[in-house]
Amino acid sequence: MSKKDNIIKAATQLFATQGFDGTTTKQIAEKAGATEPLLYYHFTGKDEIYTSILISVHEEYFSHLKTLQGGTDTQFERIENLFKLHFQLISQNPDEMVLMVTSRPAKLNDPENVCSKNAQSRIKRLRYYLSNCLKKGIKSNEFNKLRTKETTDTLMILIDGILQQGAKAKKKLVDSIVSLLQKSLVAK
Amino acid sequence: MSKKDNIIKAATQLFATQGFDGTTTKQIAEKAGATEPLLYYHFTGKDEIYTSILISVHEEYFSHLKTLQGGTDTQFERIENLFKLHFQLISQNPDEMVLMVTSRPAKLNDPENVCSKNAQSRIKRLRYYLSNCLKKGIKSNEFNKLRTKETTDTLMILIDGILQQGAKAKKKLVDSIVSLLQKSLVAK
Amino acid sequence: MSKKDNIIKAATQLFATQGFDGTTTKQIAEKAGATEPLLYYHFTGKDEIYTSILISVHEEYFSHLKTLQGGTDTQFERIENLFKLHFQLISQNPDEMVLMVTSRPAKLNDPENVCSKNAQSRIKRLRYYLSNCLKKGIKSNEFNKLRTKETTDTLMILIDGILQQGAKAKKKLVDSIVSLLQKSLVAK
Amino acid sequence: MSKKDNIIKAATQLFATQGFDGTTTKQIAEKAGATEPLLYYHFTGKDEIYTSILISVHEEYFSHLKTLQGGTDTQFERIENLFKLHFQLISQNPDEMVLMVTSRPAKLNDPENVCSKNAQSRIKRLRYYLSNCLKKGIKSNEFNKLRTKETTDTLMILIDGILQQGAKAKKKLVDSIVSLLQKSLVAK
DNA sequence: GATGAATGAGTGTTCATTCAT
DNA sequence: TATGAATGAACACTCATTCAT
Repeated sequence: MSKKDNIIKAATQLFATQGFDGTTTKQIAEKAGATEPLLYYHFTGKDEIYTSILISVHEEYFSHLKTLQGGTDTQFERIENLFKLHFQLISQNPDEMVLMVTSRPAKLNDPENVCSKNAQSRIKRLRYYLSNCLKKGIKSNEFNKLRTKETTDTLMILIDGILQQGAKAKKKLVDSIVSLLQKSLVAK
Repeated sequence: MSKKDNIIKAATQLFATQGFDGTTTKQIAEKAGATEPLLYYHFTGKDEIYTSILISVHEEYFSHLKTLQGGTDTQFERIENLFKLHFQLISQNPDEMVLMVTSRPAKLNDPENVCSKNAQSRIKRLRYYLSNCLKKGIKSNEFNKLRTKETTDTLMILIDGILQQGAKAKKKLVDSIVSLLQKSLVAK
Repeated sequence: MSKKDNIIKAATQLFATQGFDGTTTKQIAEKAGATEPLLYYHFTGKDEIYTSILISVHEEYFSHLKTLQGGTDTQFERIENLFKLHFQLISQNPDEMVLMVTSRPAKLNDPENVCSKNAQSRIKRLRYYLSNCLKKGIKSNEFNKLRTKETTDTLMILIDGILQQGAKAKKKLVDSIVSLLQKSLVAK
Repeated sequence: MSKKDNIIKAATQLFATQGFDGTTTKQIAEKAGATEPLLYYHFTGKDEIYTSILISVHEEYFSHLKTLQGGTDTQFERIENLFKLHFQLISQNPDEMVLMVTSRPAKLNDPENVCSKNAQSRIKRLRYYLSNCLKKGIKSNEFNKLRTKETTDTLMILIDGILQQGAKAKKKLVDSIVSLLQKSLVAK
């Protein structure tokens, strides 16, 4: 593994556990087995390390999201798949996912920043996916009548809640959430 | 309002929006209309400002939790009350509540720290309250059969998810969550 | 003498002898008997130390220039006075004067910068004073016919040449320049 | 043009406009279309780039100076020739000439350094040339009686003043200086 | 209770320079 | 010749904190 990769890996772990402001370039360099100036050879600065990590995390995340589209599933199965995908992602890349749902440091939080745009894009896509499932499911009487907007919000809270648990997230929890959702969403 | 209160208020807002590490003592002093040395007259340091805020937040929080105990309610009503209480709290003290559910800065995150202990205590109490409701409800056939542990986790995620929204949290969302829970928990 | 004054004095000497880029904040602090952070308590940064020095140098310089206006002197005496004033200034404040005529560091050299504006203002005033003397002297036949613009340039070169010598500047040199000018300017 | 020449050219321009301390090896490499390690292939370091430029500038300068010696000119013509030569040099090599008369960076300014020695040598030669002209001219009654030393200083100031103007230097100015000198030096 | 002045330790970053190829 | 990768030393600057009043 190249030193640049070491840096990215070390920074990802530290940012995920200590936050952006709580992590120093010295810590990153040490954990990566590199020196501080090397960080500045590969990146323009601490900001760009963080930003570039978040960009690649979102890229991979979005590529996974795309695999969900289509299929002959029921709407509930589509929602179930979304939850299972997120569990899979948090299991395989806990640091990356925690970083993705962690609140941005103030200085990188303006709406024009790439990180914010990616985060917004993620929310938009998830909401689109979920509200689409809900609307179709309601229309076809697969689901009970319910407020689409607020139910979408609720599902988002649950997804991000799972991601926030990081490596501690358990399959049992996701199964339980899914079965709870089935009872509340799917019409008898 | 005394200058000490100004400091507490300013620090609460800044910590809630920028995090502990992203907030400087200079910012706190300026926002409070005070000077930095005055912070050190009223507190032993930045850590203690943060800690003391979290302690008093938890104190008030716990005192509210206590009001919930007892009554002749059904178990679902007790759960509903818990959600409604949290919505009320986040509406009235958004910064405080956000601070309470925000992940601790690395340096104040060891298990022996008062903040961590309060956070653990909060989780324990909430879990106790919720799992108690669930168990009783299941026993009395008010609720469906379900895994107590995972369902408790789910409810915790929903509660903290609401709190994390800060001032943006809406009553409609809480209502929606409650009605969703009713369908999934309460037996037909 | 206050520490702030020490800083200004130390910085003036160092900037005059080593240039802006060749002087470090550490050097300034050490020479001033202070610590680096104190520089930042009294000034916003290295730039402002430099800038504020140059501003006050120009202020004092301009106040001296004003004392020259008026009088019943011949035009040549007015020019002579200007040279003698500059010799007096360089004798009393060699560092300050050297700093004033030294070329600006690239980063503080854009025309909108206060330093540049002061320098421009200085040139303008000197040129105005000198060309005024020359024009009047020519009109009244005190002076030979000569190109005002280029002669002004020449006198400016001589003045700044004297200033550039710093503490090494000698009265004899100025006297010699003045007598040389008399022969070349004043009509027989 | 070889890359080494590119480096020299780029460094000359940058040193002339930004000074030694204000110029980085990175800037030189970029402007030369080279990489930093290449600088160290051709030179031992930044110091040597600067030093070698100054050496070759002085070499060429001295070779020009030599062409002035001899001839059947009057002493004033010899002085005039010196001024015209310098105007020619600054017109053709503004960066090099500016670099030559610019004050040395502190770290290369000790008297044993080649740069300082060249600079001293230049001053010595110019002074020798000029004072020689003056003395002879005075002896032969071509010139007025005047202090040789101070007049030499004055002529040096004028020459370096012209060089300092870099590419902005105008022929008209030199002509004006020469005619001014004629009036003051040459006896009636 | 309150502050202007001051600081040790550290921050992110850049510098001239070197190494391996 | 030429360069991508790497570094020790230093840089300007900020941090939480303290002192004297």
